[in-house]
Amino acid sequence: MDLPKKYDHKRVEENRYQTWRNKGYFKSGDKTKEPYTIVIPPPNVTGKLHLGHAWDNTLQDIIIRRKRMQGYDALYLPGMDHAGIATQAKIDERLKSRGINRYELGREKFLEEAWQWKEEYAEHIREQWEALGISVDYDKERFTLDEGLNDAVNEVFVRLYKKGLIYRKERIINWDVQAKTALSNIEVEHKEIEGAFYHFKYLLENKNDHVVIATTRPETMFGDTALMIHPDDEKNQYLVGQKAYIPGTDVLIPIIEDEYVDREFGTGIVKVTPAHDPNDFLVGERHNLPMPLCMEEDGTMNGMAFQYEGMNRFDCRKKLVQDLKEQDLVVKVETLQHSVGHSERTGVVVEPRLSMQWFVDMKPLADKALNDSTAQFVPARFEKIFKRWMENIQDWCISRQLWWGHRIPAYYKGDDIYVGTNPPEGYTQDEDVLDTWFSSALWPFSTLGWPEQTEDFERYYPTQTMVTGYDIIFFWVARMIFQGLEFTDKTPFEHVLIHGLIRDSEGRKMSKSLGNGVDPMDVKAKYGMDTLRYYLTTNSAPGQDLRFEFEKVESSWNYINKLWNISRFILMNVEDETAESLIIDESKLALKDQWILSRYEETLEMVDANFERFEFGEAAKNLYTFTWDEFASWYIEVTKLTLHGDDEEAIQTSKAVVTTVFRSILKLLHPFMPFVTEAIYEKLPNKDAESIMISAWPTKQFTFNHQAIHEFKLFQSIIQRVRNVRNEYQVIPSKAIDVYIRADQKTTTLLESQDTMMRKFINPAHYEIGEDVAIEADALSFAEARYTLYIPMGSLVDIEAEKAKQREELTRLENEIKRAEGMLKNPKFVQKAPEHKVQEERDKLASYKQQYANVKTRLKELGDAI
RNA sequence: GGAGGAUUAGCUCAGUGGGAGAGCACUUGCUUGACGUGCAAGGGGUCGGUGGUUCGAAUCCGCCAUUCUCCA
Repeated sequence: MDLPKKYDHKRVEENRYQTWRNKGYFKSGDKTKEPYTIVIPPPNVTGKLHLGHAWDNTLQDIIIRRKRMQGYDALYLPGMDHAGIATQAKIDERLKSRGINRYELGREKFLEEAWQWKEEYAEHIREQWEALGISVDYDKERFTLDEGLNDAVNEVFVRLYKKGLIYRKERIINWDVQAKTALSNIEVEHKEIEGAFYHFKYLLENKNDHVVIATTRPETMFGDTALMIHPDDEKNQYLVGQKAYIPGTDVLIPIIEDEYVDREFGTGIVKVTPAHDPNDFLVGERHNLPMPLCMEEDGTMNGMAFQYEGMNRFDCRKKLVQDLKEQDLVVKVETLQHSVGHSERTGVVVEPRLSMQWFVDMKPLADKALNDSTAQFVPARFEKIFKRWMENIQDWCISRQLWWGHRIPAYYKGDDIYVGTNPPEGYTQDEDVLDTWFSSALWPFSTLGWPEQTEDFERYYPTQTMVTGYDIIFFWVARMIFQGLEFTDKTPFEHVLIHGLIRDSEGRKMSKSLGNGVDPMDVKAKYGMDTLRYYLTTNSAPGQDLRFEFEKVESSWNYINKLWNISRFILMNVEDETAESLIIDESKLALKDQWILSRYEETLEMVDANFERFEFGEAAKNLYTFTWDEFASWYIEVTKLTLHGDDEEAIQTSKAVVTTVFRSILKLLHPFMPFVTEAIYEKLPNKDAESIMISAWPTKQFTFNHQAIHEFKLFQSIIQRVRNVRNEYQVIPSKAIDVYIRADQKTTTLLESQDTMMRKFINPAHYEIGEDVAIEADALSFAEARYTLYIPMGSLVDIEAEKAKQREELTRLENEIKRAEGMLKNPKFVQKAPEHKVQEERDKLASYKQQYANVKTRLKELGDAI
């Protein structure tokens, strides 16, 4: 046997992925099977995969590997996202380092650069998928800008336009002054920051009186086109019809009335800046006010701002306030904490800005999604979050002033618009591209060939499970649902498994600026990918965040090392066996075999149930305790005795059972840790497939034996008692001690049947079992229901302490009996509780009574009269 | 302002109606022929507080506290 004592992940993982891939195991397409589909949330082609991807992808791979083993035609569809703003920014950066800016280069050349970038990063991402071990079908790989996906985008755009659900209008949108593009509402992150309320004097036309107006964005005052009061505001009525000067300028603006004004707020007089504020824009529309912009696209002031032209907006604010102070036009400046929108992409403060953009009219789509979605969220609470968002939906700004993306299929000639893919002569195409999420929203069906009714689309759509983080429920999941329902009449997936975010060990988000990120490839290098996969997917409950802790990564490694060593033990014992010689003959099973097979069946049932509920942490825990605490610590230890004995038939049965159970453990663990389970599986003499990843998922197979479980527990309890005494009294295992067990005939017979095991584990000098074994006085004793155990320790035994201990025990049992009797005497309990719970209580009561009697007997032996 | 999560052992977290669990840390002992990254035996928790529902509550409901997140 050439297996090293220590699990070596490098050796285990080497070449394995390539082998799987070359063998075609990742491929879908077996028409004889029922399909099961997961599409990958496409990573951006901007950089490396982080721990969040590793977590997300491993969850998908766990589901798909199990389904593949269960006999489904498993399709795990890979792909990537062009990520408009992010990628374009990266390419800009790269060009900048070569001294080029994109405008000099021109759109076409820029796109050539972009595609080259995409190829490089796609390759890099595929390498990381390989490292992660995810079983994606590369034949089906897609990219959001692929021709077919572009067809889907155009189809959707044109159809929504014709339906009147896409429109182009001037609206206040969120403008990113760095990326110089519009953003959708959800790409804006609201942060509480320190700002100020600036109270300015707006001089009236007569220049003698003034009104005080407060604003948080003084620099936009150059775009003011009115002041406004509430129609019911009697105090300020005198102002209506008058005009006021924008502070520091000669620009006169009218004073109007509108119900939008909040009379309770400040002086009850507000300014209207229609091109720089969404509410003011509505006022402007109602009153036909001019809507001038006072700022350029890059956030610098334009000619409307007079002497401030060319200054950036924040410098302008500072200088403007200073200048107005000098002119005595500033009443006061109050600092305040307020919520300010920041670009989710570039981090800069978002500028509300009037702009002509394309929008999706969301109401009808959202209503359909609310009524017809059949997506089941796991955990269910995320469905509420999805619904609440859908109920309060706002129109979606989908145009972006970028080059990298799906160009909008709209063409103009003068005032004419043509929307479609075959523009008439003389029309020029809209310069803008669509929001990246517009194409991501189609991902579950565009990747399968839609709008063509392809074989793949017919077969694999709708998909079964979508796995993603709660941070993109709005961005992505919700949009896939309404687009899926609108264009395919189906919810694109049955289940949405939502996981949390990975954080550092102190609970902070991992980020570049904090430098607290952990690269999955570094973890893989040190501990192996199986360790990372197991760690990531088994240490949190669904929907909960996960703190990255090396201690737990290490404990995951320890577990794999344990499996490795279990395999060493088994393999060195079954080297000469074959698949046939390792078939279990159920008629020849010993107690320990029946016990482990029954416990295995119980474990299998729990594991399967937990997999179905997407409770991977629980499934893994079931397997962990079964493997380590029962299979390794008990079954293998007991089996060593058989293997070292001379009962050939028992040896053969033991080998068959140990190898069979272990093979199943490997299979059940394979979705978590594909590499090491394959490495071990391929060495098993009883492997039942060319590779574990295409072997059959275990199903119930053995006769379940409650009695065996009950009986084996008896041995465990006695052995543990004796070990405990050895520890308490510092008696080393190699020193034999006397052990007496008093038990009824039935239990005595049972104990005698496992004499070898008992003698091995308790190492007795004198060992006696029976209904009336003679007991020495100076013995430690343990009265249980089924037996009383005596360990004579000579002078080490304090008789008085023993008496006290037994009396205490008696009191405890009295209470237990009282408790159980109380429950059973309660008619409500007996009537309302499930029958098996009532029976459980009856059994407990009987057991306590038996134990009580045994303790009393022991007290009498100790000469204690009660 | 609205919604949701979290609060359980020293730390990080599981556990959703029927006698409190894991990993790590801690204590004691162990060259047991798979593994000292191991084996064996332990210690450690009024399950945030409070009221309610129930035969029975860490678990369901109300209120309060602390904390995090999302939305406005």
